[in-house]
Amino acid sequence: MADRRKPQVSSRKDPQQARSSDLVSAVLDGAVQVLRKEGAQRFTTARVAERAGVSVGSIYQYFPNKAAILFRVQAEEWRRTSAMLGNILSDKSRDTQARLRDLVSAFIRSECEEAEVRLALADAAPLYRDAPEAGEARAEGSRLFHAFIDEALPLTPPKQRAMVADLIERTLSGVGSSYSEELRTDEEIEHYSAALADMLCAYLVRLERPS
Amino acid sequence: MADRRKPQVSSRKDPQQARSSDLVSAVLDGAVQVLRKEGAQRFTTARVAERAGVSVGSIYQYFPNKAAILFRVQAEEWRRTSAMLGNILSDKSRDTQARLRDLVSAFIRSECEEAEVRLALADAAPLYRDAPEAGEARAEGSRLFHAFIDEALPLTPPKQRAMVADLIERTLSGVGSSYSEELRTDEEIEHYSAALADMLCAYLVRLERPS
Amino acid sequence: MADRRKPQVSSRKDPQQARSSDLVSAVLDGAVQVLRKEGAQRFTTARVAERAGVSVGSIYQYFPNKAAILFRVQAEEWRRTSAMLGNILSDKSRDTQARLRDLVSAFIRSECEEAEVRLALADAAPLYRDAPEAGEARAEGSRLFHAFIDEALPLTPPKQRAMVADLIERTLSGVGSSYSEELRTDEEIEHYSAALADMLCAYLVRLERPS
Amino acid sequence: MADRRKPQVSSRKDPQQARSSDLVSAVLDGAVQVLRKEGAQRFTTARVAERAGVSVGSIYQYFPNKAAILFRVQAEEWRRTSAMLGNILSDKSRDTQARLRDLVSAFIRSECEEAEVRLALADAAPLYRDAPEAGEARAEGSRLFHAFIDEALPLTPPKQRAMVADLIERTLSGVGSSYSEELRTDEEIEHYSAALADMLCAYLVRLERPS
DNA sequence: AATGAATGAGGTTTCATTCAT
DNA sequence: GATGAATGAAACCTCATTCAT
Repeated sequence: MADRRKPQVSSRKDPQQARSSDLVSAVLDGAVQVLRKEGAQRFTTARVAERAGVSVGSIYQYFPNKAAILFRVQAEEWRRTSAMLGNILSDKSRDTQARLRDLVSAFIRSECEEAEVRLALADAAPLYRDAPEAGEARAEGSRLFHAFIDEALPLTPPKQRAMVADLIERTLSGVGSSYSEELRTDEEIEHYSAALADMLCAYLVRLERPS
Repeated sequence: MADRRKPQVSSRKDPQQARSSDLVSAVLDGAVQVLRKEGAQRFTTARVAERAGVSVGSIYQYFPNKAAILFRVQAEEWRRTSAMLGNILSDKSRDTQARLRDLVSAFIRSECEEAEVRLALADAAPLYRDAPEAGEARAEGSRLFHAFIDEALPLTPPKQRAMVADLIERTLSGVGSSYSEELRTDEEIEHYSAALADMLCAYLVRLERPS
Repeated sequence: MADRRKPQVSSRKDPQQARSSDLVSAVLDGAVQVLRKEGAQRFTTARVAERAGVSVGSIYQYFPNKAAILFRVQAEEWRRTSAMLGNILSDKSRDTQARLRDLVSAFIRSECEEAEVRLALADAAPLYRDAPEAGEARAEGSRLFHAFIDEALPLTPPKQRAMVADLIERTLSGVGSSYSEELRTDEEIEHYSAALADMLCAYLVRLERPS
Repeated sequence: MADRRKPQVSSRKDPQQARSSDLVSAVLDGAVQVLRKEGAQRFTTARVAERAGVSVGSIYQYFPNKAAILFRVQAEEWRRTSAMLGNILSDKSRDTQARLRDLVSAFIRSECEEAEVRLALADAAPLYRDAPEAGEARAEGSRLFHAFIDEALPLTPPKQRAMVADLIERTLSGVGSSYSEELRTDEEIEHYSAALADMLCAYLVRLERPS
């Protein structure tokens, strides 16, 4: 593939003053609003600035380019999702299947909330996806999954466990984004999550069985 | 969400002469090349024309707009995938699990071939996704899946069957695109496909068990 | 003003065969339809060809360029108007005021019929206006007016007569196009024509009075 | 007639700083120059930008589209004409005929000044004519005329007065644009204006006479 | 003679980014 | 630090005209 610039995407400065931090938050909020109301196609710095009640110039004080704004929005999103995963998966008082079921349900629900923003963010992915920081931000989620699978499949060889974790992660995230593209009722979501959890549990059970 | 135009995406004329048909093919070929070599971001009518060895104007004789080109490329892609699915799934001389395993393997392999084009096409999805024709083109694949699941789970209630078919379809396609984003060896692909097939089969088995 | 090409606008050949003449008529008819239904802005050779049921290439066999089509339509229009003027003005059995009143009424009515075509044609005037043939085609109408004024104002010096004829011609045509831009009922048209005729007659009467 | 978009033509922002106001003036000046030197046909945003010594993008900061530039030029023009009409017509120390004569003379003279710009502006009318703001901008002139005719023909029924005002307005503007299409000397203009004023006065006199 | 596919210059508009204030 | 006016490259699309068939 030809040279595609990998946009530098980390923040320009670490805003340490309250004021700048406010500005950064305002920009991120504005960005989310633009994504929700206008979609990725119409996500422009001018619109973000307007929604954020901030000047375009100010945006460029804290974000090196447009991609960086999107990246930060996405990173926030990953952070929140990871936190949720962590909370559910690390509760060792419950058996793994119960946790997995909860996880699936919570994840699909969260994907369906604010689906418009998430879809727009996905549409904009080409803009920030290739940034070096992107991988790192994603990694936390993976780590949690791997740890969970290690716990759930103690007898399985490590290499296979890694693959299983990867597969389950991809399944969740792939099904989640695709399923949330359409409007769903709470009931539908609950049914679908249950089915997906069934599938994943059936898989884990089979893997654990000494075949 | 604000109004986003749904692009009209059907062909402008049905090319009936050899010359025109050549031109359409040239454009579609050029489009694929641009997607592969430059990515969705740099997919422009001018570049497609150049790669196709054709003038911009000629493109607009057969395609009403840029989205229509992308749509045609994607439709071709869907057609080929559906044909493949159809071939594998309709072979009633083999049991359903065997067919599903083959299907998964073939599908993941095909996703990994020309992954760059597929990724670019996915990146460009916002441009053609909302076209009315898009749904229809996708539907054939769904039909095949539903028919297969109907055969595989004769005892399951129809409503649940529909959901299962939908879930399996989303799992395959979601995992497929995500997995193919990175470069894979044949061996890796074979392992991963087997794992995915295990998961789906485990699920089908559980569903069929009179629990 | 900078160099603006004066388009050559006369027909390329004198179609002498019935078939070509049919083609020319078809093109002119098509042109009128396009002007009426789409306006000057969307008057393109392709659309004319389509409406005329003829190929673009064929148009260029008989018209050197787009302007020539418009010019021919306009010339037809002028010819018809001149014929009407001639019929009314040359009837020496009636007094000049009666003829002028009839003329005004007929002219305004005709302007209001097919107002859409006329407006579109006026909008397209920049395209054909500067052609050398345009002056000539218009001249016939002027001649008729001058002859009529010569008859109506025998005592007025020739130079002034020429100016009066020019003024009346411009008044009629200017008021006509402007008035016909909006939709009018027959009754409104009759009233307005009467007022305009009153104005012109009052003027002629004053000119004839030996003051 | 098919759907023709009515262009949105009002200004994008109210320039409040000196710099912006300069830019708007520069654009309007540039626009007039392009109209004068190149004609309506070659009136493009790029050329306006170049003449104005400004970038294309800057134009779009203050004008939503090309039509808006033309509209602003035309609106200025209407404003100046209205002001002139107002000055002349409202001077109640002089009798109505004297004022009308002055008006005609001033109007025709002004039409002949910068005739090239006016003609080009008229040629471009299709681009801005249908904007909702256009009607309003024109209305001021009409109001002045109606007020004047109300004063000049106190005995005439209001409905007829309205029609007379309309007729005189159309006559002036129609004859003005048509007459100014060719180059005229001051003397010619004076004669022609006198003739046109004669015509209008003769009409007013006849209307006031108790017939 | 007739066709209509092909051309490509040229039009309008957008938007990421900079930089004088 | 903050602003937002200015930039201009680059995108999409149209259409008058030609010319091989």
